[in-house]
Amino acid sequence: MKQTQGAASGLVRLTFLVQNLYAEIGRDCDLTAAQAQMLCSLADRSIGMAELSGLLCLERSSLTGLVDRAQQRGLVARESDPHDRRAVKVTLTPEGSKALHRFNDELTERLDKLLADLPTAERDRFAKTLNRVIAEAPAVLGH
Amino acid sequence: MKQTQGAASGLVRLTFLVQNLYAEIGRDCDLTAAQAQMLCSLADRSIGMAELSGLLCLERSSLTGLVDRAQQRGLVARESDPHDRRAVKVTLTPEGSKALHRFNDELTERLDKLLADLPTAERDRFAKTLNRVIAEAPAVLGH
DNA sequence: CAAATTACTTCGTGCCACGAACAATCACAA
DNA sequence: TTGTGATTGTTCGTGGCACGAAGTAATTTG
Repeated sequence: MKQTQGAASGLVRLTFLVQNLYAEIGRDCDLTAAQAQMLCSLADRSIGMAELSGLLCLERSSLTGLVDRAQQRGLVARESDPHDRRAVKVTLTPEGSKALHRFNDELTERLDKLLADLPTAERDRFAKTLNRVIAEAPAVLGH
Repeated sequence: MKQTQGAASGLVRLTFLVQNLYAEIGRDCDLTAAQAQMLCSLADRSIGMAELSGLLCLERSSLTGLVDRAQQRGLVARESDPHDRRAVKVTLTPEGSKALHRFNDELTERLDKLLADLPTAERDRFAKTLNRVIAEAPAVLGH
């Protein structure tokens, strides 16, 4: 019986856990996982639909609906781009920004709690490896 | 500009990446992410609906539909429990087992590739920390 | 045996994601 | 300037996912 699972298997399980955490916190904030994901991308700037769909790895047609629903809830607004009449820029409303912060605070609090028992050195090493893996991801996972 | 994100933020981003990988591989194998998740739980044994919904963190009503669709695709079968005529046991069909292995092989191959550039020692430490975090998760993340 | 519990299903609702087809606009070249 | 082709975003139809409330059948409990 294997005591310690390999890194790949661990990644999958942890992914599952974080996903559920996402959904759970989302429920508290009245945000779906997809909405939360989108709000994160909009945290610091307005983004056009095309670029946003790239960031979120979504088809543009999927994004239209996502933005529609978020807009109806007042989380987000569509602004027209003066330089390109085709383009639309998606922006956080104040309410959306508030929801994002609530979500983010809760998420990082829960995750920090999850990591709190790790010795500092181990946590730092862990973070470093995570970042290294993330940096390599685009090359390996395509997209 | 922060060079190194904290562990929590890294976890979120990596989760996002693995999720997308899941979806992408699923497309190749004609499996949805939810189906793949379910097949994994059934890899080595039959499971009743109640237990399975617990494993997958799903409401029972959600699971009914998931099993329905998987059954229609021939991935899974419902067996009746001789000891309890209410109960249903979900089992992999040979075809479901084949799909699961295709999916799993591809997933671990891709993930191993993602981790391949890590020095062995770092990868081992990483796996160890992952397992430690996963072990603590139930206490911290509730459920 | 009656009541409470358990296992699972059905139904209605809403969200999410995709691809094909479409309209408007832009960029560029002849 | 006028095509021509690319880009931006939307609509529409389809299918899957997840929830909660309500219902049915079988089992357990008092």
